[in-house]
Amino acid sequence: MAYPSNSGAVEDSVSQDQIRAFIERIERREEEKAAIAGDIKEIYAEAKGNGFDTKILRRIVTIRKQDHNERMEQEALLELYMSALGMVDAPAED
Amino acid sequence: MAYPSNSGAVEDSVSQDQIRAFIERIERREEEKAAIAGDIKEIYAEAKGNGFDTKILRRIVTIRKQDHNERMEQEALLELYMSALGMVDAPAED
Amino acid sequence: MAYPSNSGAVEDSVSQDQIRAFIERIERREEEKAAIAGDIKEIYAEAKGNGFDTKILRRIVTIRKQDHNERMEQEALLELYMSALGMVDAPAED
Amino acid sequence: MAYPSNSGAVEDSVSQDQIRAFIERIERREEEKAAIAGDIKEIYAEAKGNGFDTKILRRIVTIRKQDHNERMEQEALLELYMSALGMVDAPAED
DNA sequence: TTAAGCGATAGTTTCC
DNA sequence: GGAAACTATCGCTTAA
Repeated sequence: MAYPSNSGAVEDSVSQDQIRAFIERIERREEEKAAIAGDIKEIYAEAKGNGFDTKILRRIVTIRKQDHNERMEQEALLELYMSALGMVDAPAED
Repeated sequence: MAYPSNSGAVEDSVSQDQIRAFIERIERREEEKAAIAGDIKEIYAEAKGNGFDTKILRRIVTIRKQDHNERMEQEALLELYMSALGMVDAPAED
Repeated sequence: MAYPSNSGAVEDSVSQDQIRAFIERIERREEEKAAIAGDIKEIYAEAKGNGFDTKILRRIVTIRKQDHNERMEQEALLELYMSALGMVDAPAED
Repeated sequence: MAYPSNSGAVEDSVSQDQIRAFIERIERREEEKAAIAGDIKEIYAEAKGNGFDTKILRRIVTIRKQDHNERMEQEALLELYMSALGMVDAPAED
Protein backbone atom coordinates (compact mmCIF):
# COMPACT_ATOMS: atom_id res chain seq x y z
CA MET A 1 0.00 0.00 0.00
CA ALA A 2 1.31 3.35 -0.94
CA TYR A 3 1.26 5.43 2.12
CA PRO A 4 0.03 4.33 5.48
CA SER A 5 2.44 2.07 7.36
CA ASN A 6 2.25 5.08 9.49
CA SER A 7 4.44 4.13 12.36
CA GLY A 8 5.46 7.38 13.93
CA ALA A 9 4.57 10.82 15.01
CA VAL A 10 6.95 12.41 12.55
CA GLU A 11 5.24 10.99 9.51
CA ASP A 12 1.89 11.94 10.93
CA SER A 13 2.77 15.55 11.29
CA VAL A 14 4.30 15.54 7.84
CA SER A 15 1.05 14.16 6.48
CA GLN A 16 -0.92 16.75 8.35
CA ASP A 17 1.20 19.53 7.03
CA GLN A 18 0.79 18.18 3.55
CA ILE A 19 -2.96 17.92 3.88
CA ARG A 20 -3.11 21.42 5.24
CA ALA A 21 -1.04 22.67 2.36
CA PHE A 22 -3.23 21.00 -0.23
CA ILE A 23 -6.40 22.27 1.41
CA GLU A 24 -5.06 25.78 1.51
CA ARG A 25 -3.99 25.74 -2.09
CA ILE A 26 -7.41 24.51 -3.09
CA GLU A 27 -9.22 27.05 -0.98
CA ARG A 28 -7.13 29.83 -2.38
CA ARG A 29 -8.10 28.84 -5.88
CA GLU A 30 -11.71 28.40 -4.91
CA GLU A 31 -11.77 31.94 -3.63
CA GLU A 32 -10.40 33.21 -6.91
CA LYS A 33 -13.00 31.25 -8.73
CA ALA A 34 -15.75 32.70 -6.57
CA ALA A 35 -14.39 36.20 -7.14
CA ILE A 36 -14.52 35.70 -10.89
CA ALA A 37 -18.03 34.32 -10.64
CA GLY A 38 -18.89 37.54 -8.83
CA ASP A 39 -17.34 39.58 -11.61
CA ILE A 40 -19.41 37.76 -14.18
CA LYS A 41 -22.54 38.46 -12.20
CA GLU A 42 -21.63 42.13 -12.15
CA ILE A 43 -21.11 42.22 -15.87
CA TYR A 44 -24.55 40.76 -16.41
CA ALA A 45 -25.96 43.36 -14.05
CA GLU A 46 -24.22 46.11 -15.97
CA ALA A 47 -25.58 44.76 -19.23
CA LYS A 48 -29.02 44.71 -17.72
CA GLY A 49 -28.55 48.33 -16.67
CA ASN A 50 -27.88 49.08 -20.31
CA GLY A 51 -31.17 47.59 -21.30
CA PHE A 52 -30.12 44.12 -22.38
CA ASP A 53 -32.00 40.99 -21.46
CA THR A 54 -29.63 38.88 -19.39
CA LYS A 55 -31.58 35.74 -20.09
CA ILE A 56 -30.84 36.11 -23.77
CA LEU A 57 -27.24 37.07 -23.11
CA ARG A 58 -26.78 33.90 -21.09
CA ARG A 59 -28.26 31.89 -23.89
CA ILE A 60 -25.84 33.42 -26.36
CA VAL A 61 -22.88 32.68 -24.14
CA THR A 62 -24.04 29.10 -23.70
CA ILE A 63 -24.49 28.57 -27.42
CA ARG A 64 -21.12 30.08 -28.24
CA LYS A 65 -19.53 27.86 -25.64
CA GLN A 66 -21.05 24.81 -27.30
CA ASP A 67 -19.89 26.00 -30.69
CA HIS A 68 -16.46 26.49 -29.29
CA ASN A 69 -16.37 23.03 -27.75
CA GLU A 70 -17.46 21.53 -31.00
CA ARG A 71 -14.78 23.34 -32.92
CA MET A 72 -12.19 22.17 -30.41
CA GLU A 73 -13.38 18.60 -30.81
CA GLN A 74 -13.26 18.82 -34.55
CA GLU A 75 -9.77 20.21 -34.45
CA ALA A 76 -8.71 17.44 -32.09
CA LEU A 77 -10.19 14.94 -34.49
CA LEU A 78 -8.39 16.56 -37.37
CA GLU A 79 -5.11 16.35 -35.52
CA LEU A 80 -5.78 12.73 -34.81
CA TYR A 81 -6.34 11.99 -38.46
CA MET A 82 -3.26 13.90 -39.47
CA SER A 83 -1.01 12.19 -36.98
CA ALA A 84 -2.48 8.86 -38.03
CA LEU A 85 -1.48 9.75 -41.55
CA GLY A 86 1.99 10.70 -40.40
CA MET A 87 1.40 14.34 -41.10
CA VAL A 88 2.56 16.94 -38.65
CA ASP A 89 0.54 20.05 -38.09
CA ALA A 90 1.87 23.08 -36.36
CA PRO A 91 -0.74 24.04 -33.81
CA ALA A 92 -2.40 27.34 -34.60
CA GLU A 93 -1.86 29.97 -31.99
CA ASP A 94 -5.61 30.58 -31.90
CA MET B 1 -41.45 49.81 -23.83
CA ALA B 2 -38.52 50.84 -21.75
CA TYR B 3 -35.89 50.41 -24.25
CA PRO B 4 -34.82 51.35 -27.66
CA SER B 5 -37.52 52.69 -29.99
CA ASN B 6 -34.71 51.98 -32.29
CA SER B 7 -35.28 54.06 -35.33
CA GLY B 8 -32.01 53.91 -37.17
CA ALA B 9 -29.11 51.82 -38.29
CA VAL B 10 -26.66 53.79 -36.23
CA GLU B 11 -28.24 52.88 -32.92
CA ASP B 12 -28.49 49.29 -34.02
CA SER B 13 -24.82 49.00 -34.66
CA VAL B 14 -24.09 50.70 -31.37
CA SER B 15 -26.25 48.15 -29.61
CA GLN B 16 -24.53 45.36 -31.46
CA ASP B 17 -21.16 46.64 -30.47
CA GLN B 18 -22.30 46.86 -26.91
CA ILE B 19 -23.65 43.33 -26.90
CA ARG B 20 -20.47 42.07 -28.46
CA ALA B 21 -18.43 43.86 -25.83
CA PHE B 22 -20.46 42.41 -22.96
CA ILE B 23 -20.31 38.92 -24.41
CA GLU B 24 -16.60 39.12 -24.84
CA ARG B 25 -16.01 40.39 -21.34
CA ILE B 26 -18.11 37.56 -19.98
CA GLU B 27 -16.39 34.95 -22.08
CA ARG B 28 -13.00 36.19 -21.04
CA ARG B 29 -13.95 35.79 -17.40
CA GLU B 30 -15.50 32.41 -18.03
CA GLU B 31 -12.26 31.23 -19.54
CA GLU B 32 -10.38 32.35 -16.48
CA LYS B 33 -12.85 30.57 -14.30
CA ALA B 34 -12.48 27.39 -16.30
CA ALA B 35 -8.71 27.67 -16.06
CA ILE B 36 -8.90 27.92 -12.30
CA ALA B 37 -11.26 24.97 -12.15
CA GLY B 38 -8.60 23.10 -14.10
CA ASP B 39 -5.97 24.13 -11.59
CA ILE B 40 -8.08 22.85 -8.74
CA LYS B 41 -8.49 19.56 -10.49
CA GLU B 42 -4.74 19.32 -10.86
CA ILE B 43 -4.18 20.00 -7.19
CA TYR B 44 -6.53 17.18 -6.29
CA ALA B 45 -4.68 14.92 -8.69
CA GLU B 46 -1.39 15.88 -7.13
CA ALA B 47 -2.76 15.17 -3.67
CA LYS B 48 -3.96 11.81 -4.88
CA GLY B 49 -0.48 11.12 -6.22
CA ASN B 50 0.79 11.78 -2.70
CA GLY B 51 -1.48 9.13 -1.33
CA PHE B 52 -4.37 11.22 -0.10
CA ASP B 53 -7.97 10.29 -0.59
CA THR B 54 -9.48 13.02 -2.74
CA LYS B 55 -12.98 12.13 -1.68
CA ILE B 56 -12.08 12.99 1.89
CA LEU B 57 -10.22 16.11 0.84
CA ARG B 58 -13.25 17.30 -1.06
CA ARG B 59 -15.47 16.75 1.94
CA ILE B 60 -13.11 18.68 4.15
CA VAL B 61 -13.14 21.59 1.75
CA THR B 62 -16.92 21.43 1.62
CA ILE B 63 -17.28 21.42 5.40
CA ARG B 64 -14.89 24.29 5.84
CA LYS B 65 -16.79 26.26 3.26
CA GLN B 66 -20.02 25.56 5.15
CA ASP B 67 -18.40 26.63 8.40
CA HIS B 68 -17.43 29.88 6.81
CA ASN B 69 -20.85 30.51 5.29
CA GLU B 70 -22.53 29.73 8.54
CA ARG B 71 -20.37 32.10 10.50
CA MET B 72 -21.24 34.82 8.01
CA GLU B 73 -24.89 33.94 8.34
CA GLN B 74 -24.80 34.07 12.12
CA GLU B 75 -23.15 37.44 12.10
CA ALA B 76 -25.82 38.70 9.73
CA LEU B 77 -28.47 37.34 12.06
CA LEU B 78 -26.89 39.06 15.01
CA GLU B 79 -26.94 42.36 13.17
CA LEU B 80 -30.54 41.73 12.27
CA TYR B 81 -31.51 41.14 15.87
CA MET B 82 -29.69 44.21 17.00
CA SER B 83 -31.30 46.42 14.42
CA ALA B 84 -34.66 44.90 15.28
CA LEU B 85 -34.01 45.92 18.87
CA GLY B 86 -33.02 49.40 17.80
CA MET B 87 -29.44 48.87 18.77
CA VAL B 88 -26.66 50.14 16.59
CA ASP B 89 -23.58 48.09 16.24
CA ALA B 90 -20.40 49.58 14.93
CA PRO B 91 -19.24 47.23 12.20
CA ALA B 92 -15.92 45.59 12.99
CA GLU B 93 -13.20 46.80 10.70
CA ASP B 94 -12.63 43.24 9.53
CA MET C 1 -30.07 0.98 -28.49
CA ALA C 2 -30.80 -0.12 -24.99
CA TYR C 3 -34.45 0.19 -24.92
CA PRO C 4 -37.35 -0.48 -27.13
CA SER C 5 -36.92 -2.72 -30.15
CA ASN C 6 -40.56 -2.23 -29.71
CA SER C 7 -42.17 -4.63 -32.09
CA GLY C 8 -45.77 -4.73 -31.05
CA ALA C 9 -48.79 -2.84 -29.94
CA VAL C 10 -48.97 -4.72 -26.68
CA GLU C 11 -45.62 -3.53 -25.45
CA ASP C 12 -46.46 -0.02 -26.53
CA SER C 13 -49.58 0.07 -24.46
CA VAL C 14 -47.76 -1.46 -21.55
CA SER C 15 -45.17 1.28 -21.80
CA GLN C 16 -47.87 3.89 -21.99
CA ASP C 17 -49.57 2.53 -18.96
CA GLN C 18 -46.29 2.54 -17.13
CA ILE C 19 -45.54 6.13 -18.09
CA ARG C 20 -48.98 7.19 -17.08
CA ALA C 21 -48.57 5.46 -13.74
CA PHE C 22 -45.23 7.11 -13.06
CA ILE C 23 -46.55 10.52 -14.04
CA GLU C 24 -49.53 10.17 -11.81
CA ARG C 25 -47.48 9.05 -8.86
CA ILE C 26 -45.20 12.02 -9.33
CA GLU C 27 -48.04 14.48 -9.73
CA ARG C 28 -49.74 13.18 -6.63
CA ARG C 29 -46.58 13.80 -4.63
CA GLU C 30 -46.04 17.18 -6.21
CA GLU C 31 -49.48 18.22 -5.07
CA GLU C 32 -48.71 17.19 -1.55
CA LYS C 33 -45.49 19.11 -1.68
CA ALA C 34 -47.25 22.23 -2.91
CA ALA C 35 -49.83 21.89 -0.16
CA ILE C 36 -47.11 21.73 2.47
CA ALA C 37 -45.37 24.74 0.97
CA GLY C 38 -48.67 26.54 1.36
CA ASP C 39 -48.89 25.49 5.00
CA ILE C 40 -45.44 26.86 5.67
CA LYS C 41 -46.38 30.14 4.12
CA GLU C 42 -49.41 30.29 6.39
CA ILE C 43 -47.35 29.62 9.48
CA TYR C 44 -45.05 32.50 8.62
CA ALA C 45 -48.09 34.70 8.09
CA GLU C 46 -49.46 33.69 11.46
CA ALA C 47 -46.15 34.43 13.14
CA LYS C 48 -46.12 37.82 11.47
CA GLY C 49 -49.60 38.42 12.80
CA ASN C 50 -48.23 37.73 16.27
CA GLY C 51 -45.67 40.45 15.85
CA PHE C 52 -42.64 38.44 14.81
CA ASP C 53 -40.26 39.47 12.08
CA THR C 54 -40.48 36.79 9.44
CA LYS C 55 -37.16 37.79 7.99
CA ILE C 56 -35.49 36.83 11.23
CA LEU C 57 -37.55 33.68 11.57
CA ARG C 58 -36.50 32.60 8.12
CA ARG C 59 -32.88 33.18 8.93
CA ILE C 60 -33.15 31.15 12.08
CA VAL C 61 -34.66 28.28 10.17
CA THR C 62 -31.92 28.56 7.55
CA ILE C 63 -29.15 28.53 10.12
CA ARG C 64 -30.61 25.59 11.97
CA LYS C 65 -30.88 23.74 8.70
CA GLN C 66 -27.23 24.48 7.97
CA ASP C 67 -26.25 23.27 11.41
CA HIS C 68 -28.09 20.07 10.76
CA ASN C 69 -26.61 19.57 7.31
CA GLU C 70 -23.18 20.19 8.62
CA ARG C 71 -23.55 17.69 11.39
CA MET C 72 -24.68 15.13 8.84
CA GLU C 73 -21.73 16.03 6.66
CA GLN C 74 -19.31 15.61 9.51
CA GLU C 75 -20.71 12.25 10.39
CA ALA C 76 -20.36 11.20 6.79
CA LEU C 77 -16.77 12.38 6.87
CA LEU C 78 -16.10 10.40 9.99
CA GLU C 79 -17.47 7.27 8.37
CA LEU C 80 -15.33 7.97 5.37
CA TYR C 81 -12.22 8.25 7.50
CA MET C 82 -13.06 5.06 9.29
CA SER C 83 -13.62 3.12 6.12
CA ALA C 84 -10.43 4.59 4.68
CA LEU C 85 -8.62 3.27 7.74
CA GLY C 86 -10.16 -0.13 7.24
CA MET C 87 -12.30 0.20 10.31
CA VAL C 88 -15.84 -0.99 10.19
CA ASP C 89 -18.44 1.02 11.91
CA ALA C 90 -21.80 -0.48 12.56
CA PRO C 91 -24.32 2.02 11.26
CA ALA C 92 -26.76 3.26 13.83
CA GLU C 93 -30.14 1.64 13.33
CA ASP C 94 -31.71 4.89 12.23
CA MET D 1 -45.64 49.20 17.63
CA ALA D 2 -47.38 45.89 17.94
CA TYR D 3 -45.51 43.92 20.43
CA PRO D 4 -42.26 44.88 22.03
CA SER D 5 -42.41 47.43 24.82
CA ASN D 6 -40.91 44.44 26.36
CA SER D 7 -40.51 45.41 29.95
CA GLY D 8 -40.35 42.15 31.81
CA ALA D 9 -38.94 38.70 31.97
CA VAL D 10 -42.35 37.07 31.77
CA GLU D 11 -43.19 38.51 28.39
CA ASP D 12 -39.76 37.59 27.15
CA SER D 13 -40.14 33.97 27.98
CA VAL D 14 -43.60 33.94 26.45
CA SER D 15 -42.17 35.39 23.27
CA GLN D 16 -39.42 32.84 23.29
CA ASP D 17 -41.82 30.01 23.71
CA GLN D 18 -43.88 31.36 20.88
CA ILE D 19 -40.88 31.71 18.61
CA ARG D 20 -39.79 28.23 19.46
CA ALA D 21 -43.24 26.92 18.69
CA PHE D 22 -43.37 28.63 15.30
CA ILE D 23 -39.89 27.46 14.41
CA GLU D 24 -40.73 23.91 15.30
CA ARG D 25 -43.94 23.93 13.34
CA ILE D 26 -42.10 25.24 10.34
CA GLU D 27 -39.28 22.77 10.65
CA ARG D 28 -41.68 19.91 10.99
CA ARG D 29 -43.35 20.92 7.74
CA GLU D 30 -40.03 21.48 6.04
CA GLU D 31 -39.02 17.95 6.92
CA GLU D 32 -42.18 16.60 5.40
CA LYS D 33 -41.55 18.61 2.31
CA ALA D 34 -38.02 17.29 2.05
CA ALA D 35 -39.25 13.75 2.54
CA ILE D 36 -41.72 14.15 -0.29
CA ALA D 37 -39.05 15.66 -2.51
CA GLY D 38 -37.02 12.54 -1.75
CA ASP D 39 -39.94 10.34 -2.72
CA ILE D 40 -40.28 12.13 -6.02
CA LYS D 41 -36.61 11.64 -6.71
CA GLU D 42 -37.01 7.95 -6.02
CA ILE D 43 -39.93 7.66 -8.37
CA TYR D 44 -37.88 9.24 -11.13
CA ALA D 45 -35.07 6.83 -10.34
CA GLU D 46 -37.46 3.92 -10.52
CA ALA D 47 -38.79 5.16 -13.84
CA LYS D 48 -35.24 5.42 -15.09
CA GLY D 49 -34.63 1.86 -13.97
CA ASN D 50 -37.57 0.87 -16.16
CA GLY D 51 -35.92 2.44 -19.15
CA PHE D 52 -37.64 5.80 -19.25
CA ASP D 53 -35.86 9.04 -19.92
CA THR D 54 -36.30 11.15 -16.80
CA LYS D 55 -35.55 14.33 -18.66
CA ILE D 56 -38.57 13.75 -20.84
CA LEU D 57 -40.70 12.68 -17.89
CA ARG D 58 -39.85 15.92 -16.15
CA ARG D 59 -40.81 17.84 -19.24
CA ILE D 60 -44.16 16.11 -19.35
CA VAL D 61 -44.85 16.86 -15.71
CA THR D 62 -43.93 20.50 -16.26
CA ILE D 63 -46.18 20.83 -19.28
CA ARG D 64 -49.09 19.17 -17.55
CA LYS D 65 -48.63 21.48 -14.61
CA GLN D 66 -48.82 24.48 -16.93
CA ASP D 67 -51.90 23.04 -18.60
CA HIS D 68 -53.44 22.55 -15.21
CA ASN D 69 -52.67 26.09 -14.12
CA GLU D 70 -54.15 27.41 -17.33
CA ARG D 71 -57.29 25.38 -16.87
CA MET D 72 -57.60 26.68 -13.33
CA GLU D 73 -57.24 30.22 -14.58
CA GLN D 74 -59.80 29.70 -17.26
CA GLU D 75 -62.22 28.22 -14.80
CA ALA D 76 -61.66 31.14 -12.47
CA LEU D 77 -62.33 33.46 -15.34
CA LEU D 78 -65.46 31.57 -16.23
CA GLU D 79 -66.71 31.78 -12.66
CA LEU D 80 -66.05 35.47 -12.71
CA TYR D 81 -68.10 35.94 -15.84
CA MET D 82 -70.90 33.85 -14.49
CA SER D 83 -71.09 35.65 -11.20
CA ALA D 84 -70.97 38.95 -13.08
CA LEU D 85 -73.96 37.73 -15.02
CA GLY D 86 -75.73 36.78 -11.84
CA MET D 87 -75.43 33.07 -12.58
CA VAL D 88 -74.48 30.65 -9.88
CA ASP D 89 -72.35 27.68 -10.71
CA ALA D 90 -71.97 24.75 -8.42
CA PRO D 91 -68.25 24.05 -8.24
CA ALA D 92 -67.29 20.75 -9.82
CA GLU D 93 -65.74 18.31 -7.42
CA ASP D 94 -62.85 17.86 -9.89
C1' DT E 1 -15.23 1.39 -20.71
C1' DT E 2 -19.65 2.50 -19.68
C1' DA E 3 -23.21 3.40 -16.50
C1' DA E 4 -24.81 5.50 -12.47
C1' DG E 5 -24.65 8.07 -8.32
C1' DC E 6 -23.31 12.26 -6.46
C1' DG E 7 -21.73 16.86 -5.99
C1' DA E 8 -21.42 21.32 -8.00
C1' DT E 9 -23.14 24.90 -10.93
C1' DA E 10 -26.28 27.31 -13.71
C1' DG E 11 -30.82 28.91 -14.46
C1' DT E 12 -35.54 29.77 -13.24
C1' DT E 13 -39.00 31.16 -10.22
C1' DT E 14 -40.78 33.25 -6.16
C1' DC E 15 -40.97 36.16 -2.44
C1' DC E 16 -40.29 40.40 -0.20
C1' DG F 1 -35.79 45.07 -8.47
C1' DG F 2 -32.93 42.29 -5.69
C1' DA F 3 -32.26 38.30 -2.92
C1' DA F 4 -33.21 33.64 -1.75
C1' DA F 5 -35.14 28.98 -2.82
C1' DC F 6 -35.79 25.49 -5.77
C1' DT F 7 -35.00 22.89 -9.99
C1' DA F 8 -32.50 21.08 -13.67
C1' DT F 9 -28.36 20.10 -16.01
C1' DC F 10 -23.74 18.95 -16.22
C1' DG F 11 -19.37 16.73 -15.17
C1' DC F 12 -16.68 14.07 -12.22
C1' DT F 13 -15.66 9.97 -9.73
C1' DT F 14 -16.43 5.29 -8.77
C1' DA F 15 -17.84 0.67 -9.34
C1' DA F 16 -19.21 -3.15 -12.09
